[in-house]
Amino acid sequence: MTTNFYEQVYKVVQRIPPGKVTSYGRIAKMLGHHNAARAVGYALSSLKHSDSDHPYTSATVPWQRVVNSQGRISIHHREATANKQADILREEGVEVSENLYVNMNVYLWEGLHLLEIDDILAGN
DNA sequence: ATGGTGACTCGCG
DNA sequence: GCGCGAGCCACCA
Repeated sequence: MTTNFYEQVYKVVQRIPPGKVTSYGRIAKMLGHHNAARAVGYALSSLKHSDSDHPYTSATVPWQRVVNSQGRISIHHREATANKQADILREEGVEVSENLYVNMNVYLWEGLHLLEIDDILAGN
């Protein structure tokens, strides 16, 4: 792959429509890295609030639409960030329970197929 | 080059 | 359903 993994993750996340969510593991699989879920999470955690030299920031990448495979918001060390994620999702119409769970049977974004992924990574 | 670090997952008790 | 342990991965120092 020519583009770096993080960039690929960001591009896929940007395809998640408002009101839907997906998991770290699913994104990894979409990119052909079936076991790179941790790396996906790491990619999102490294997003900056703003970065003049980088097109991908927490403002341009809907990071809040990614939860763990159980449908639960997966930020344990930063409670403030976790709650913010829940708030943003609710604004988008996604129901988030008090214990930070999202019903994946209702809000799961099925994602893309490898063919579409190639298209996106190639340009748009 | 090597080892540490997670916003992960799965499987087992 | 919950906690734990063990894989697994891209990054970075």
